[in-house]
Amino acid sequence: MKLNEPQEQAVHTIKGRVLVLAGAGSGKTRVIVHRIAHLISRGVDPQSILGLTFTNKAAAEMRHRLESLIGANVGKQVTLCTFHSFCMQVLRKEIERLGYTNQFSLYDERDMNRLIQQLTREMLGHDGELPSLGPTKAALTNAANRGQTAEEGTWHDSFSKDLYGRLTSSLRAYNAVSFDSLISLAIQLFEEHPAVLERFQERYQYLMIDEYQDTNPAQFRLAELLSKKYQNLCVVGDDDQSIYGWRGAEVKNILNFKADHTIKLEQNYRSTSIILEAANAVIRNNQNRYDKKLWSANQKDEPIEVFNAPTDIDEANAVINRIIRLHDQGLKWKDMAILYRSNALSRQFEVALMQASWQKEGKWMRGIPYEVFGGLEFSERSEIKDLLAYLRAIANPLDQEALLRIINVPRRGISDAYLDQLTQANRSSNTPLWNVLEKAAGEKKALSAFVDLMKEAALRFKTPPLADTLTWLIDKINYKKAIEEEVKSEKMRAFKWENVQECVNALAQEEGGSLQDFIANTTLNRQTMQNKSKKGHEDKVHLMTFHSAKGLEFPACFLVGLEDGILPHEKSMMQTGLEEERRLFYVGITRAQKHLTLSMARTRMRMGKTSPTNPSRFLFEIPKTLYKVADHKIFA
DNA sequence: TAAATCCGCCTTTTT
DNA sequence: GGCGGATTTA
Repeated sequence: MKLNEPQEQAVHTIKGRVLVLAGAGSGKTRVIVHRIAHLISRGVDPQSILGLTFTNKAAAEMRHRLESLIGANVGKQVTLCTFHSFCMQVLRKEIERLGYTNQFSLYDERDMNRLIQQLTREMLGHDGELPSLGPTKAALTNAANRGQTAEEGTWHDSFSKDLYGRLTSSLRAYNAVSFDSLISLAIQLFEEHPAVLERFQERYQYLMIDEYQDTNPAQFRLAELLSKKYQNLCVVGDDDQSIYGWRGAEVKNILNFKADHTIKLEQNYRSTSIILEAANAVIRNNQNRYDKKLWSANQKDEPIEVFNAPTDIDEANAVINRIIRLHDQGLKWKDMAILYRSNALSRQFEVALMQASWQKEGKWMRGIPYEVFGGLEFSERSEIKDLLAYLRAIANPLDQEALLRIINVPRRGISDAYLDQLTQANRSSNTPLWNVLEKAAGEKKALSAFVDLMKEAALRFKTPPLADTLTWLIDKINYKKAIEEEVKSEKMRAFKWENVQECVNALAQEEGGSLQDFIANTTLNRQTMQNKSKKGHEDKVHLMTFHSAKGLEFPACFLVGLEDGILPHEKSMMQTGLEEERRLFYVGITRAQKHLTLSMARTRMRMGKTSPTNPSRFLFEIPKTLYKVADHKIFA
């Protein structure tokens, strides 16, 4: 299909600061991909193009589309990644200038929470009641997102300020970096070392940013720094799809963008006009937005289907029945997606998908292939966390969080009391825990064995293949036996051991990469571990949150759990407010190309209890002429 | 020292 | 209804 006029313009405007206001389904990704291809065709070195996205999924999708347009060989040379993984790459090479070693660890939210808790306890004394850390954590993230020091930040209480200071210095002591500081450290690096910045400016002369409405102050600054020399910065976004306010995103970044060229993409190619009308009707209720006229030349086609099932289980079954029917009608599994507000909602649908029976060429089949995106599952499993903690502690002995996790796992007779003694020593003398351990190794056999083990492992991991060394390590620590002793049920044991094997496999896939790369990648991208052993675009039903669905499209979408309290989420009201929740619904609706089904349940299990629900208030914003209310059991 | 039990918090969304 | 952490019990 030919590009339309404004799309063409966006593709061909390759110099200067370009703002592309791209409504949902207006071919934004297509424009970006074609623009990259065009740059290359005009003689730009593919290696000097940098495309930044927010989610791994969006980056992968863009890469996929780019490579099918211009071929994998050239496509691979373009840097397409998330802000975080870009900063990771930068810091991996240059962080020594900031006083870290390039073996630094990346702390995920869990690590940070534990660290925050530990520091809080230290500050308040052991007997003190822990305060609610919610608002404090928000303030910490906020400061980190602005790249502020404890002094620069704006704090509501001295506790937060003090904690922030301690947190920063602990991270430094542990040679660790948080997700937030990944970006602010890159900025710090560039600001303090102009020569380094210039190298990157020379390397990446053409910068493109997807979903620009979701940039936070740090990401904004990073983009400005990188593009400062050549001023080739193309940002693409849509204020109606700003859904990361809770992470510090500021829509004003896109609204106030100083552009040499502004291009508006307002023709929607994705959805039927019914779906688009519904989306427009919903988003019109937001006050804070630029009014725009998103239109479609597509035909009306079928109305939106809405149903309200008695229970959440009925809802799931009803959705799966419709999925089977669409499959019978010729849709592929991968053409269909189930979208929800929060990850916890995926459960029922997974169960229903696994239990579903359907016919393939007259034969009965059980279970529909599906893939859940996001969610914590795999990397949150204790056995995976253990192994990763080993790898982290081996790669970076200063990583105290990791060290503490595994020092007595599997049990090797290093008691909590003894450990407490050691950490006291490490705090009072300001020596890294690892050094304290080394010094104390003589006192206790178990400890010296552990120290020796870690040293030997560090040595062995210096030479590939890494997976073999991991196998050695697992054997050496008797992890299999530990699982057998620890876990009661046979099934669970097998499952855990399988996960361990999968971890080894994932490491084996990391050919050529270092141990650090592997650890960083698994932390940066929750999916890698599971995905690498599987293939990318398989024929599977997609399950994901509204947030991860952004930037994607499916012929058939099922928006589920549309109940007040879930969407809008009850906890959103205080923070980001109703409008962001509405935008989230808007994003969900506009993912659908042809079939859109909205569903809810009259009662839902919530934390073990069944309680009644009300339909989402947003549903009433859709004109009645656009949808049909169906019985959950009866097909329309 | 380790197993057993209890308690509280949790579930918003992503990197 | 599950998990991590703390407290109690063997």
